[in-house]
Amino acid sequence: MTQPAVQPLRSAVTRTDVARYAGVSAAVVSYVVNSGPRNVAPATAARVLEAIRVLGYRPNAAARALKLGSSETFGLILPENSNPLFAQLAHSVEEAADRLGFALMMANSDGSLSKERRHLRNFLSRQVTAVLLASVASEPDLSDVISADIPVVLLNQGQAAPGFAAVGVDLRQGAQEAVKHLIWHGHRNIGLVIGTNGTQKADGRELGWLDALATEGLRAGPIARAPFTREGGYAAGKRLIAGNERPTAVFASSDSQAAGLLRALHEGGIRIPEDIAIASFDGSPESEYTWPGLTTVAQPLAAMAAAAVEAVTGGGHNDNPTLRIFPTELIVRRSCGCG
Amino acid sequence: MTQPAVQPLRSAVTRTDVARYAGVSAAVVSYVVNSGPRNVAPATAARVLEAIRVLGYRPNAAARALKLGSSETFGLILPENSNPLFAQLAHSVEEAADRLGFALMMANSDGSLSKERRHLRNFLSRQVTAVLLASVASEPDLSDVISADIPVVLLNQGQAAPGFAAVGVDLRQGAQEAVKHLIWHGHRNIGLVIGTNGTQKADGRELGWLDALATEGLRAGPIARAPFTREGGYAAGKRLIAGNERPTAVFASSDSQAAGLLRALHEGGIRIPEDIAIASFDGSPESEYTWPGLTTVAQPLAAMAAAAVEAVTGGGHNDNPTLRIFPTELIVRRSCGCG
DNA sequence: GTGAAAGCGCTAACAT
DNA sequence: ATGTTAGCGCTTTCAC
Repeated sequence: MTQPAVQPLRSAVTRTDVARYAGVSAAVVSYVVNSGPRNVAPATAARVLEAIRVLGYRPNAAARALKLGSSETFGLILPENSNPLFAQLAHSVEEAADRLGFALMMANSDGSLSKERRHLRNFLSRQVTAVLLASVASEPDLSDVISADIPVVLLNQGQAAPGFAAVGVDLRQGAQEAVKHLIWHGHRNIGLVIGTNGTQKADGRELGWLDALATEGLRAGPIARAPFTREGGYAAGKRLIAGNERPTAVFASSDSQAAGLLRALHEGGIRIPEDIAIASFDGSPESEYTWPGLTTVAQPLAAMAAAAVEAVTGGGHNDNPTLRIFPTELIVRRSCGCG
Repeated sequence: MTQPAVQPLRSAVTRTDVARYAGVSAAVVSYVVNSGPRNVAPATAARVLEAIRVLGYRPNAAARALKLGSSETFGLILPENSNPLFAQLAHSVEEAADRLGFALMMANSDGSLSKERRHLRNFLSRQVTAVLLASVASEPDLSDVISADIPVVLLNQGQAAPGFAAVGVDLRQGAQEAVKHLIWHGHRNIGLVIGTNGTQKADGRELGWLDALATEGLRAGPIARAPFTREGGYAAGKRLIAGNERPTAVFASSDSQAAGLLRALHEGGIRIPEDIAIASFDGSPESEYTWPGLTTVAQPLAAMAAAAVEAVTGGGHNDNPTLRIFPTELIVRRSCGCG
C-alpha cells in the first residue's frame, strides 16, 4: 500500500494512456480493442496490445455504456433465487449471458409485485440491454418497460403477455402426463398440491391434472393450495392427510412442494409410494436426492435460458414477440411406485 | 409499434428534457434528483419533480457511473449459485445490497479458478464498486484487484487472505461441536465426509472433527473426500458403507453432501440414525426437509452478508482489512439420534 | 437559489 | 491506415 490514501476508484489507466504509450491516437486503441469498425496495421495493433498489457488497461464499461446506450448487461428478476428451480434457471441464464459477453444483474421480487416493479425500474435506469423476468404475476404490468422500449422476455410463463416474448413449458401437458402415469399405477383418488399464482385463471398444472382425471372418468381428488415452496408443500401435506378422504396419490406443482409433502408424510408414518404415491413438477436437482426420489416433470432450463437470451439479443425485439414452448420430460423415480 | 425501426435503446428522456419542461437549468434537476449538493427552493423542486413524473424521466446510470467512477453495483462471484448454501448467501447479499441502493452482478466460477479470475476482471472493467468473492481457492490470487484498488471482501472463508477483508464462520469450532454431539450420543467410530478445497492445508472442519475425537481419546474414523455437493456426498456415502470398518456416525462438511450421503444410506437399506447417525455443516434450508432432518451447524448467512456489504462500503477499504468471524449454531434434528 | 460549463472515457463519423 | 473530434448524460465547481 504505497499509494496515497485517497485514490480515485476508477482504474487509473485510460485509453489515452494506452494511446500515448503505444504512440498512436486514441481511436486506434478503440479499433484494436473492439476489433473494428476500422482495421489497423498488424504491427500497430501489436504495439497497442503490448501497451494494454503493460499498462494493465481495462476499458471503462460505464463510458462504453454511456456512448452505446447499452451496458451489455441483462437484468434478471426472479421471485426467489434460492428456490432450487430458480437457482438453476439463474445459473443457466448466467451461463448463456456470459457466453455472449453479457453480465447479469440479479434481483429477487420475493413474491411481491411492487418489489418486482421497483427492480424493473431500477434495471431500466441502469441501462440494462434487456430484462429477463420470471414474474410473480401471470400477466405482469410492463408499462414501464414498454415506454423504455427495451427488450423483455418472460421466463417460465405458460403463456405470453400480449406483445412480449416469453419462454416456458406446457404446464398443462406436462402435468397431464404425470397424472396419467399415476393413474397407470392404478390410483383412483389423486390429490393435488397446487401453488398460487395470484390470478383468477387456473394454473396450467391444475388443468393438466383435471384433464388426466377426466380422460379416465375419475373425479377430482382433494386439492390443497399453498405456495410453491417446501413450507407450502409441508402445510399442504398436513392438510391432505388430515382430510377425511385421503388420496392414494398426489401430484404436486413443484419439486419443492413435493419435498415438503414428503416430510409431512414421513412424519405421519405414511409410506411412499406404498400408502401415497407422489409425482411433481420441475425436475430440479433436489428431486433426485429426496427419499424416495421424486418422479417429476422436468423442464429443460438450460435450453429455455438460452432461448430467452437469444430472444432478447437476436435482433428486432417486440416486433414479433414469440412464445417459445419447450417440451417437458417425465423422469420416473421411486415416488410414483416405479422402480 | 409505430416507431421507426431502429430506435436508440437509451431512454428518450434526459435530464435536459426535464430541465426544459420545468423551466430550470440542468443543474437544478441534478440537485433535486440527488437531494444535493445544493438545495433548491421548494417550489422549484416541486416543478422539477412534476416534470420528472410527467416525462417519465429516469436518470441514466451509465452516465452517472462514468462521472462518479462508480456504478453503485456489487459484483458477487460464487462457485455455484444453485448450490443451496450459496443460493441463500446470494439472496442475503442481494438484500443487503438493495437496502443500500446497490445492484448486484452475479457470476459463477463453477469451481474453476480461471473462470473466477475472468469474472473478477470483467467486474472490474464494469466499474463495480466492490467485489464480494466466495473463492474457489482458500488463498485467491487477487493481484488484479489490488492494482485496481477496489474493495474486496472474501465470503465464507475461514481465514483472511493477507490484506483483504473477509467474513466467515469458525469452521473448526463448529465442526467440533457437531462431532462432540455425536460422541455424546455414544458413538466411538465417527467417519468424515469432507470437501476438497484445492489447498494443502486441511479444512477447518476436518480439524474440528479431529479435535473432538482427540479430546475424547477416540481414534479417527474413515475419511471420504469428495466435492461439497450432493453428488459428492452420495459417492462418499457409497464408499463409506463399502469400507470394512463402517462407522456408526458420520460428520459431513456440507448439508448438500449430507443429502447425498442420506440417499446412499437409504439405498443401502441403512437406517438413520439407528445404524448410522449423521451431522453436517451449513444450516441450509434443505437440511430441514431431508428425511430424517439433518442435525447441522448453521451459519448466520444474513448477518454475514450484511457484514460483507458493510465491510466494503463502510469507508476505508483495505486500510485495516478485518476478518469477521461469526458464531455458528448447532441445530439438532433427528439425523444425529435426537428427537 | 440558480445557471453555465468542464469533463468523466469512450465510439465512430469524418478527416487526412 | 491513422488522427481529430463531437458528443453520450451526468455531477459539480464556480459564477451570478
